[in-house]
Amino acid sequence: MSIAEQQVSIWMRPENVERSGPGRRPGYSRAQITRVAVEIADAEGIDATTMRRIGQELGTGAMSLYRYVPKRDDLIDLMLDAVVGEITLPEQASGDWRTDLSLVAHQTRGVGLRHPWQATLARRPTLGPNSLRVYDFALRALDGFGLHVDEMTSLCGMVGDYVASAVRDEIGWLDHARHTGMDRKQWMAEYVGPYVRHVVESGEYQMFNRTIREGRLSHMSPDARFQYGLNHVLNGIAAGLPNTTTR
Amino acid sequence: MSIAEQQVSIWMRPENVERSGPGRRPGYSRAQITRVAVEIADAEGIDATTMRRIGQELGTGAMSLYRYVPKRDDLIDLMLDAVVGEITLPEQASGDWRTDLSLVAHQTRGVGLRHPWQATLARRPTLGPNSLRVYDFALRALDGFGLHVDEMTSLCGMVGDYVASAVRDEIGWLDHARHTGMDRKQWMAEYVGPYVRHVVESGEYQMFNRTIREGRLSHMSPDARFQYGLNHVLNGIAAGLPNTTTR
DNA sequence: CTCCAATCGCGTACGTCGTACCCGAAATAC
DNA sequence: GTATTTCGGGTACGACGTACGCGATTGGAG
Repeated sequence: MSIAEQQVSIWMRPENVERSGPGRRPGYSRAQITRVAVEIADAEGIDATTMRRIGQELGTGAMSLYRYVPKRDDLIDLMLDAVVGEITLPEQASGDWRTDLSLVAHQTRGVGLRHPWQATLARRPTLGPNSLRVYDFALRALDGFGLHVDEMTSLCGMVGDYVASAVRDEIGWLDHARHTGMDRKQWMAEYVGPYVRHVVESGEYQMFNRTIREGRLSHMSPDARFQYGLNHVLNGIAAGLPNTTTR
Repeated sequence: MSIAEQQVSIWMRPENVERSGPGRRPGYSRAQITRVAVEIADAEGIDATTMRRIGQELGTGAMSLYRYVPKRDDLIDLMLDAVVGEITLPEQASGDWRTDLSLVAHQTRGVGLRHPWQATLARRPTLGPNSLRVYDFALRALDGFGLHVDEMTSLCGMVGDYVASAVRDEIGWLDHARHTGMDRKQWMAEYVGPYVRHVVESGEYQMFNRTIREGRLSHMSPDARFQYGLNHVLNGIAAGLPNTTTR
């Protein structure tokens, strides 16, 4: 056994499947453990998704899981890629980059809202098969304009960054609600409300004050707010394309 | 004492300063604790920044800190705003929005690189005084074009999202290095390298493969890579301004 | 100066976590 | 049957955040 083997990406360590020879056969699987972990995280948050709790849900102990997953962090990588697997994309791109990138953006947002725990786990880009599939589809939307692949990467990144950030904002208060037990109205009224009022009344931060007073974004529906920001990003991408009227 | 008092934002709970009356005088301060915590996090990572460790550095116990900070999460809020305080901005905007936003972007990146732990702590936007000051400056850069404040918010958000994401990518391997002890070369060669090679050789993910084969971004210097992406974002913002040639 | 009330410093302790270690149970090949 | 290999999971260890409580310190009132 090499030294590096213990420190290699989870995607390079497939679970031992269909072994031949002596020895007991595994009673669980990575996919099963991952699915249960996602269910717990959806219902109770990522902090409640402990090895003991997952084991309990499977009717076993915490240590049994380590036959399938090297470390908890690796399990989280599996969870992150698993939920991206919910994204359904057409076989072929539509031919309209705006349609294609909007599709990816909205589907990614859907994943984020269904699994709010994943938004706070911003880390290195996931390299799992599902994530690669979505990433590839997004890049393909910008293919055919004669752009260098680095430009496509940059432009696609703008969409990805926006979606991640928008989803984080959208569900940010949810995590807090889980910890404190207050709902959004309470959160606005009791947690940040008085402080924001205090800041506004202080008179510093002129633009922040205008945001609070004149801004309509926070009064829009979440869907409309997301679309509003996405339109700006897509307009920005259009500026990077050679000729958006043709093709 | 109201029920909500324990659950209010740290920014609404200033430390008791210059109290008159009986009672021992505090031997430490929020600023001091925050500074020590940032030093530890810089040197050893956020996971090493435990209450016990901070106390040890101050020559005291863990529980003493709770006289100054309600919870560890609140201390992290203080740390996040404290490092933003390193950003120095001119009193007046330059008048060129591109210059001003570039300045904010580069300074924010600098903070991220000097304090790599803060990149992984993506949460609700920090509302501390330093963060508000930078946010206000960025918004002011887009004032005077006749844009609605919501449009300025959206466009500024694009810069903020890009910087956060770029910094995260840039230092992402650092956190991993701290845990595994491998440097960047080892990381590329042993951790993801074999897997990426495996993925490329599989032949799926055509665009991902082109990124690996034709992409020059990962071979550029970090500075150049950051600037490359930033230029695309700024070009995108220019598309949202009414007339970029004048003014 | 004496005494009281308020506040700070912080030791102890509890419940929780990830996971290293280890051994008995189970499954297969011969 | 027996040897060999793998799985299941109990026990245990060293962290963590932090609730609780008490002695030490301080300023003001008498």
